[in-house]
Amino acid sequence: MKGRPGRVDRPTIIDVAREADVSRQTVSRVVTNHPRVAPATRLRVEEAIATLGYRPNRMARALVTRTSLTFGFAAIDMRDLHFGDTCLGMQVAAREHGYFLVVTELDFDDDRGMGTLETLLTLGVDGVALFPSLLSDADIEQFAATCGCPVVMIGRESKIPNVVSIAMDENAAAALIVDHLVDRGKMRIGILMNEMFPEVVHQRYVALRQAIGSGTGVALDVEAGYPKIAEGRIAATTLLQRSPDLDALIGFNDTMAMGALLACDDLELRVPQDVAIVGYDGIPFGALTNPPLTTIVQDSIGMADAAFRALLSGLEDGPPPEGEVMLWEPELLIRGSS
Amino acid sequence: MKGRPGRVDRPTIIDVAREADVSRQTVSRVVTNHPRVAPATRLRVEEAIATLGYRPNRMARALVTRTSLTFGFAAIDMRDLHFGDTCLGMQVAAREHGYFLVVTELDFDDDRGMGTLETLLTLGVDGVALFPSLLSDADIEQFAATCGCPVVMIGRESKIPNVVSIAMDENAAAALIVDHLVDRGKMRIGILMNEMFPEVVHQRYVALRQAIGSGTGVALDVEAGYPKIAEGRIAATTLLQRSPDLDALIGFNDTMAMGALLACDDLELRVPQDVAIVGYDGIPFGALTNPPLTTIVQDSIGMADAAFRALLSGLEDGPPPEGEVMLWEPELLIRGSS
DNA sequence: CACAGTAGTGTGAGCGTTCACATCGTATCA
DNA sequence: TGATACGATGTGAACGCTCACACTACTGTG
Repeated sequence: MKGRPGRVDRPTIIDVAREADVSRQTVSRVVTNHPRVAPATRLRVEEAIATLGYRPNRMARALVTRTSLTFGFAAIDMRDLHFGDTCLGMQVAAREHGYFLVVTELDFDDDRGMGTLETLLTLGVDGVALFPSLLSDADIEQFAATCGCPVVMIGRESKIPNVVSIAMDENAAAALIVDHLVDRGKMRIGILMNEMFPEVVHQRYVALRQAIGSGTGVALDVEAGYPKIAEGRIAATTLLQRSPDLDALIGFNDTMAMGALLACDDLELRVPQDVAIVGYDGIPFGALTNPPLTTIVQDSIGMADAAFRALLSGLEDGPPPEGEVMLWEPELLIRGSS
Repeated sequence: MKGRPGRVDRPTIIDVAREADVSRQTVSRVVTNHPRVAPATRLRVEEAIATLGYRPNRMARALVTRTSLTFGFAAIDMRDLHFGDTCLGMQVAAREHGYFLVVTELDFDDDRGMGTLETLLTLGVDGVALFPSLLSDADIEQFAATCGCPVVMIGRESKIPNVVSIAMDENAAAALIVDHLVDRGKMRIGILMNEMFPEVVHQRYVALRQAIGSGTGVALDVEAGYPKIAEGRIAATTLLQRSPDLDALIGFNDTMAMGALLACDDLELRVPQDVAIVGYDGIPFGALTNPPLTTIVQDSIGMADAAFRALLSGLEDGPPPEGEVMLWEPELLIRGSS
């Protein structure tokens, strides 16, 4: 296990000190840009650093400073547009502020993802931003209570002690969709729910239900499935066959909505004349379906930015003892499918 | 900067030792599953660990063992299907072997991505897998020479000292496509190239050119653009207007190919009768276009697995001094567009 | 019954870095 | 000219952990 041939030692601060004929502390001062170093010395040290190819060891530094200048980011799947965009946004924000973002994908099988989060902590991150997915509010609360660093949850609106929750305003989104559909004369709405991630899904469902309920005389039916195209197609078919008078379908996400598009094609229903279809997420391919998909878009980059700032200020002033919720306004991107 | 309110100290091995009334070494032995601990002691220590919520500090451990059980993974965009799949695959492989995968997105602006890689190193990773994108072979060679750990490059076939290169066999892929097109009676082929990432692009272009050149009397035209739908559409339009007799288009990736699909629609050309279209990548939405897209798929998970194993064996036996290339067979997924 | 072997445990040192403090030399001022 | 200040540098300790070794008590053996 030791002395692995593949692992070669990198030069340390001591090597640089020897090379430049100064003490390690002087090298440290040069590296951390401390002002009180004589220009000539600084130059000599910088040359030594360049010749040896020295890079300070972040772990050793973190050990003594108790700060790693590193944040963790966890979500189940970076290929997902919203997760991926947010990840990218946080990465950019982090770099601008001298932080490094350690990204990891949550492993469901490892205690719903808690294991992955714990491992992330052992890496010494100064804060964690995460999409909860399968993790319950109780999981998050427990994690925030024991992790010893700021925690930001993105994508679920929940007031959890010591946690900043950043989420899209589901009620506003639901209202945008339902108002739009009613505006188009649609009065019998079907919903394609996601059978995974009960808590996020539930918020969206409750919001839609409430928005529909407040529209006068709008009917509602629901079917759930795995949030992919094929399963969306099946769920939509089931729904349309069970309630043939439906004149609008709302997909939990664009992928399911695209499945609904296919289902309408299968059943020879015209979109949007017979059935209007709306999704969530604003994935690029939604612009290319036939007809292009009307969808709810959220400002992933803006949320990423807010998440980063929340971590930073959590570090400065401590986390909000009673939790804090930041809601983001959704936007309805109206295209041909509605 | 110190004593930040947001950062609370976690218990250390000493706290656990005190709680269980043993020495730190005994706690260490319990944590690392050393056999020579009396069952009763082990139990007492485990209880102390549970009460205190202790987790070993990976950085401190790595500092002394010179092994972090951590690999780095870098690519420009995890939302990209191939990058994302490979990332996921490596993550799974890593977890199975007790490793943690630190994922990061390469920042072009930071010295073409070299800065990001250097930062990754300072985190103490035991090895790095990366998609080179903008990094040249020379960049990679230099990185491998100075990083002191195994390096695996995915997605470009290059024999670089100390680097294992894992890539799809571009010649095989090009042959699959061209043979297929010729088989369908297509003799005038247009290529939509990617204007980014010169080196990867070049390999694909050379392979296609060569495959086309070996087909008797097949004509060729090329246009380049940013590898997205809108730009693919523009490039395809340019190409089809410049060479109206083209009867097939090959997109550098599925996204460009989908742009080509739109261009054909614009120009009222039937696909595949007038123009056949083939892409690369096998993105899920390719199955939903009209007609569905014929495409080259590569085994991302298999490559991820190989990459992980290459890192492990690089650690055991040292990196290959002269470099090593592992080629993966592509598969042609024939759908309606050809 | 002395000797070795071994299971179980503890101790000092050190991984690479920064912090707090000490030391030195030189310039500044009354 | 002596006191004072400050700029430039170096030294010991510590961060949390594991390694190598030392130590103690058994157990078994001839």
